[in-house]
Amino acid sequence: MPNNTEIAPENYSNWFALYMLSKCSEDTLSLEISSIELGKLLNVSQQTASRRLNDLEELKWIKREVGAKGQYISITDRGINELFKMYENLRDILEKILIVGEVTEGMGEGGYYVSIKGYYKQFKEKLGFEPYKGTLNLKLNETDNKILRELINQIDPVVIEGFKTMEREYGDVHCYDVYISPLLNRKNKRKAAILDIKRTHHKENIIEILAKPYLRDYFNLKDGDKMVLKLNRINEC
Amino acid sequence: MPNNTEIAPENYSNWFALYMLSKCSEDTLSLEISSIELGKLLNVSQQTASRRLNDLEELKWIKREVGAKGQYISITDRGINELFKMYENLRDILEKILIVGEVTEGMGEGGYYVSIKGYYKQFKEKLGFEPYKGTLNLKLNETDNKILRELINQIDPVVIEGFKTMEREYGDVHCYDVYISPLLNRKNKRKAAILDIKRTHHKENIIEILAKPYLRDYFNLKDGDKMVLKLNRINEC
DNA sequence: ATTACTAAAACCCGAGTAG
DNA sequence: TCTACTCGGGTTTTAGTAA
Repeated sequence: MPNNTEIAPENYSNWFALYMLSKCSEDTLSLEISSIELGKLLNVSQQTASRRLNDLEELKWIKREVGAKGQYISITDRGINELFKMYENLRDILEKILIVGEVTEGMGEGGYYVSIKGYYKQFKEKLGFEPYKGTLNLKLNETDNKILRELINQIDPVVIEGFKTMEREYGDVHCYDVYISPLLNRKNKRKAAILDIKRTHHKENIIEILAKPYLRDYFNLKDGDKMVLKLNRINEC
Repeated sequence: MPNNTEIAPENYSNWFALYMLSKCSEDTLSLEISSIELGKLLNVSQQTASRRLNDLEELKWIKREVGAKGQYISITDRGINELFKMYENLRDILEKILIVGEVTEGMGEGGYYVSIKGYYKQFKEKLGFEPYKGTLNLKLNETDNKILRELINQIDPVVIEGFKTMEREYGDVHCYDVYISPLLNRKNKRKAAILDIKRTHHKENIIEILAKPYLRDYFNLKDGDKMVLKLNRINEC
């Protein structure tokens, strides 16, 4: 790991100052700001803000031209790098998090999709298993839901292609490979998939899971049981 | 912006402690750690580490069970949220950064691709312009290159589909919509595209740009001139 | 207006140590 | 062993103020 040079305690406040400056800066990563203004942003005095800018300059995280009425600041590559390192580390942390959901009633809209012939064959081929013709609904809390949506945005979906029949048109359906297991028995896991139905009527924080067996029987589940999902990043290219 | 509750100065060190804990934690965001161990990780004393854990508990960023030989810590939703907020803010910062590249010699491998008939029609259709049959090469510095690769990973490429002829097979080519302009004359911008050739022989930090006009003439460029790229997130769905 | 110095106040850290 | 308290010392902050 090349990214393991963590910020030293004496630079915590400098790091946050750098962060605030980049947050307020233009797309060129430069800005004009007075020490009073920065002080307000950071909730510290003008004097402290001034010292922060001095420190940042010494760390070579910023460059500056101090003028009579403020200073022109631009963040250096080194500075950007500090932010980028943190970004990558946070991403790694969020990526490793397991998503926990609670088994909830209803077989869901998703079951309907699975049983449509035009889709079914593709599910079989592209997911690598013959899905049970119904889905398990999991209710996520707000945090897990946000993280799941974030993760989903970052990985390539398994695309089940839409098609037309005489009667109607069926759109693409996106799936995400996961492993599912009971929170209290994590060893017992099963390949499955999240069925991403584009904002249908049920609430955003309920997701539907496809798997080969009928999961309620397979894991002996009842409503309220907690299940754990682990997203699979590695889809075939 | 709902995310504007920034960390207060008195919590900087607590935030970093939370960050370190999540970095070291399992996928369940829990871990067993003694205050001495945490102290070593954070470069502070056992006493300070202990105080940090107390603070984190009071902030409700962690839950803990203190035992005789260490403590079992798990990060709460609230804690994860703190990390997630920072992650999102850093992502926004990195996303807004302009990529700066230096005009460099050579028309590049990419020009060859453009002129292939099977591709050309698609370039025309999918990029919205008839590309000049050659590319402008830009050399990126390490930081800009890292950020560009990161951004590229997050957005959907414009896919120019591969095809077969009698003689050989041509693979998919990925492009990314950008606006390009001279660093010193940012107003003068032009729709263009990054041609993402899968790791061909030229160095990773040189990218090739497609545009309708011959950019060297259009902008009156010479080698070493700095150009600015702004990635377009909004691809058609 | 600014930035940034000095000095006093406030805060934080870690040694010693109890439980 | 652990955690976590007290307290002295050191660091950081801010107020006052100069440039």
